[in-house]
Amino acid sequence: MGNTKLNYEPVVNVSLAKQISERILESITDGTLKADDQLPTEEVLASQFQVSRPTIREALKRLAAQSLIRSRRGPSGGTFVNRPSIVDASSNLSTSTSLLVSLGEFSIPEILEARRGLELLCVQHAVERRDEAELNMLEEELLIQKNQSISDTEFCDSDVRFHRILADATHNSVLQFIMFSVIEALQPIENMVVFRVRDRKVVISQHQKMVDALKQRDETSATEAIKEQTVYLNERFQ
Amino acid sequence: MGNTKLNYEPVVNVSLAKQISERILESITDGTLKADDQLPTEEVLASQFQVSRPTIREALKRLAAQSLIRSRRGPSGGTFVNRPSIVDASSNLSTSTSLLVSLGEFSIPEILEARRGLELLCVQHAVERRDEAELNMLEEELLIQKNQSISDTEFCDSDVRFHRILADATHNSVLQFIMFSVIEALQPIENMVVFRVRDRKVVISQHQKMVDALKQRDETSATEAIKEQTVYLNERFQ
DNA sequence: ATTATAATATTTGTCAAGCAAATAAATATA
DNA sequence: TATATTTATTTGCTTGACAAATATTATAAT
Repeated sequence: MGNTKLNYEPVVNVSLAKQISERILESITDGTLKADDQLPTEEVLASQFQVSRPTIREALKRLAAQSLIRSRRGPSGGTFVNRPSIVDASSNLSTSTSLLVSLGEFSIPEILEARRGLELLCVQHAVERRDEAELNMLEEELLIQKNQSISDTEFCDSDVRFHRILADATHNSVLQFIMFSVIEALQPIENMVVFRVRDRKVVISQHQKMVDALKQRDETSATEAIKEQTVYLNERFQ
Repeated sequence: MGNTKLNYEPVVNVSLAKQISERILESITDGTLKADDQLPTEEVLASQFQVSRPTIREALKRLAAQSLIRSRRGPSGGTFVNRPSIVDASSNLSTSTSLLVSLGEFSIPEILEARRGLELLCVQHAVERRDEAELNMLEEELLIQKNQSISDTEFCDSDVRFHRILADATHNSVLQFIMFSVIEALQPIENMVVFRVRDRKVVISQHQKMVDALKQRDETSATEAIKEQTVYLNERFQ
C-alpha cells in the first residue's frame, strides 16, 4: 500500500433519504420554499437529486410525518408545502410528550409541578384578557360537569376542554401551544384520578371558584383555585 | 343496476404507508412495543401487512422522522424502538416552533411574554434547588460573556447556554423540555438584539444580578432581574 | 350553444425483483 | 490462539412498471 495520500474526509454515513429530507427542510425553514409552494414532481426531484423515486418518496414521507408537506394525486396535483398550523405542531408535541410520560421520562410530580406553574401563568393573563365568550364557554363546561348522569369519559373530556379554554383566554398563542400539549399528555393521568363521583365534586367546586375569579378579574382568588387543585391532585398521587 | 345492497362503509382514502405507521405508533404508545424492542424485518412486515417492502419502508421513515425507531443494517441489525429521549423530542419541538415563529404564527411580543413567564417560573424553582455545580457553570458562562474579544456568535451561544443551565437548575425535566425549545426558537431573535458591545453590557449586568440572586437564594431579586431583562428586550423591539 | 359524458394526460400510490453495502457470526488460515 | 476471510442477513437503493385519482380536453347529446 504505497499510496498514503488518502482522502480521510468524513464519509457521509447518513441515508440519502435523510439527507434529502434535511435539504428540503432547510429550504422551508430559510424561506426558499414558502407555504403552499409546490415542489417539483417526484420524478423531477429524483433526477435533480440523482436518486430513485422511492428514495425521494422516503424523504418526502419523513417531512409528511411532521406535516410539513402534503401530497395530492392527479394533474395539478403534486407535493405542496404546508402552512404550519399550531394545531398540527401541538398534536405532534403531545404525542411525543405522552410517549415521554408513558415511558417514565417525566415523573408524575414533575408534570404536576410544571402544570401548576403553567396554569398559574395562564390565569394571570386570563384574568386580564378573558372575554365574555370565553366566560360563557367555561360556564357551559361547568354545567356539563355538574350533570351527574354523564360518564367518566365525558367528564374528563369536558375537563380537558375547560383547561383549553383557560389557555385560550390568555390570548397568547405560545402559551396556548404549550398548554394544549401539557394538558393532553396529562389526560390519561387525570382520567385515573376522576374515577368516582366523590372526586368530581371537588374538581367542580374548584372550577367554579376559578370561573368566578375570572369573572371578577380577581387574580388572587384565581391563583388560589389553581393551587388548591394542584394540591388535591398531588395528594391523590401519594 | 338492480343491486342496491351496496356496502357504503367509508372507504379508507389514507395511504397504506400512513395507516401502517399509525398502527405501529399505536403499538408503541400502548406499550405493546417497548423501548429497544426489535420490529420484524421489513420483508416480514411486508408480508404481514400484505404490502410491498417500499410501502413498509415509507411507513418506517415516517416513524424514523420522529425518532421513534432506528434501523441498522446487517445481521443482528433491523429496526428497533427508540427510547424516546428528551433531547430528541425537544429538538423536534424547537424545529416546529421555529417554523411557526418564522412564518409569523407567533408574534414576537407573544414569545417574549411567554418566555418571561416561563423564566419566572424557572427561577422560582431554581432559587430553591440550584446546586453548586450549576452556580459554577453559570459563572463560567458569565466570564465568557465578559470577555470583550469574543464574537457576537460566541456571545449568543453563551447566552443560550446560560439560560439552559437556568432551566436545568429547576431540576424539573418538564420545564427543561419546554424551556429548551422556547430558548432555541428565540435564538435568532436574540441574535438580532445582541449586536453591539453596548448591548452586551446590559445583558451581562442582568445575568450577574441573576447569578447573585441564585447564590443567595433570593427569589425577589432573581425575579426582578428577569423582569428587567424582558422589559429591555421588549424595548428593543418597539 | 350548452350541458353531459367520455377520453386523456398527469401525478402520486403501489408493487415486483434484484443488486449494493454494512455488519456480525462462522470459518479458515497463520 | 489470534488474525483474516468468507458468508449470511438485513437495510439501503435502483429500475421499471402498473394502478388510482383527478384536472383538462374533446366529443356527443340535448
